[in-house]
Amino acid sequence: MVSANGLHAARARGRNTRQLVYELLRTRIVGLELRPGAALSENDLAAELGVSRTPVRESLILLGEEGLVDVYPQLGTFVSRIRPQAVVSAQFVREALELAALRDGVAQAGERDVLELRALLAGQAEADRRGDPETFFRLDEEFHARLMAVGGHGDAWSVVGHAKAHLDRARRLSLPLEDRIPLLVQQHTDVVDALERGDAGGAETALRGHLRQVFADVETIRDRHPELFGGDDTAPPRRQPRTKEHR
Amino acid sequence: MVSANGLHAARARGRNTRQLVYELLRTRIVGLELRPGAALSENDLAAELGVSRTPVRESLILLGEEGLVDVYPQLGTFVSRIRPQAVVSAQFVREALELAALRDGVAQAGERDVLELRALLAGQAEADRRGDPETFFRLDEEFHARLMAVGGHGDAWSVVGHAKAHLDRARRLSLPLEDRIPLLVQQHTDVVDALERGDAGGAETALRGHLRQVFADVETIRDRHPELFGGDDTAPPRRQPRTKEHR
DNA sequence: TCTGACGTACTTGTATGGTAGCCGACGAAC
DNA sequence: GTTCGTCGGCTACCATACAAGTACGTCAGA
Repeated sequence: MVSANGLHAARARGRNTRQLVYELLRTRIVGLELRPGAALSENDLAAELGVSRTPVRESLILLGEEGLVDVYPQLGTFVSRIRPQAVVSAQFVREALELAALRDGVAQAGERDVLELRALLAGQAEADRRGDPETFFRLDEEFHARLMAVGGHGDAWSVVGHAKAHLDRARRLSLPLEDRIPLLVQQHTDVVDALERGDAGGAETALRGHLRQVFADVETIRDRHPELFGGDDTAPPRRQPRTKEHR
Repeated sequence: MVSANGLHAARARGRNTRQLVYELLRTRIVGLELRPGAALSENDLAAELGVSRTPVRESLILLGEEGLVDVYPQLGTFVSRIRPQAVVSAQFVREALELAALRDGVAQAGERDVLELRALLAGQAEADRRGDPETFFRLDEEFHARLMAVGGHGDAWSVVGHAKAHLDRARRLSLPLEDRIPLLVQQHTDVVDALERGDAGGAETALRGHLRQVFADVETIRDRHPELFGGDDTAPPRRQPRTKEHR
């Protein structure tokens, strides 16, 4: 993870400031370090990160396109609340693309593909034993990405990744649920088993069940953390009155 | 359509300069008014549109995210050539999403939905008779968007729209093909007919055939206009030597 | 004629200044 | 006590200035 202080040091390696700021903010938002509803001032962020407003502003525009922040001109920029409708839409996109890719994947999967997927499964089980949900999260991403790549549709993963952002913010909170990770690993395993057998129907059923499980978990989180979710209206949040103690 | 001169006049109605510039450039790129490979200088565009570099630059960043322009730092920004791999990927995304939405649509379609779709079909036939491919293009977009909305997945249309951009640039040139539009309208009609009958399998087959037809047309265009297409390498184009006669 | 160094003109990236508009608190008028 | 106008402070938006880097045309030299 790139800290705010290490931002300039990382600049040397090819990526420009905008991309670094974008990735930093996106990580913080998806990881719920920045909670839905939080205000994101261009000025404050620029000062905090030690860069000018320009790359910060450009990053916020990109995050706005993804729906991760809401920009209200002359009012402020805020981390978006999770909109139930956006979650439903994201689930549809994800399911449609991953299942379509899997159908092609079953036909094309080779021995090497199965081995790579099983290696990821082992890593996930290991992450569970260590009680390391962050690593599980990363390997989960990689698993689903590889699964699409097997069918020759690795390029389309970025589309899923975009849609998935809205799901992921809620999912983070679902992982600590009782025995959640072992269940997810088992579901992943079922998919790979069917894939190895060349069982298209079984693979599809297993993956659909898995994705719907994830979707259901989001609903559970919605009951427990309603403050992260917003209605489907577009009412701008209230600006936080500035306390005197901060600088 | 917003002309360069009318840009400031339109600013009054809610949208800011960045959005106007973005829409203008996107329209010109997808409509092939700006050809693949063309250089897009931030300075030149700003001068031409009578705005500063900032909104132009921000628009180019967004277009870069969509893959419609390639930004090479300290070198230039160019309208991207149509990458065959991107077309294949876009086709996959489109097909997966539209077909999944259609499966839900057949179950939920009401009389009103069918009437609206048929109205669009009539408009498309009319546009064909008038020899007005631009109007057909617009109504084609609307048809596919409505078709997804029938299944309750109107929100996901924007994802298709993003992916479709790469297909559309080539499609523009395919419409003048002999009797192309009547064929497309017939295929649209087949889908609606099956939808009205509640024939899920028939609707899916018809829509898949239609989308593959569009995809095949792109290949035809690729043969006739290879200059619009690029390899899958990322070699930056050459900068155009500046002639003295300009300004 | 060909080759290579170099200056110049262009590019995008970043920083900073100025503007219009919105919110919320405060105070006067009723 | 309630309502309305005003004012201060904040916001994002746009414009502009500066910095870093690339490519191409020119010209000297072999």
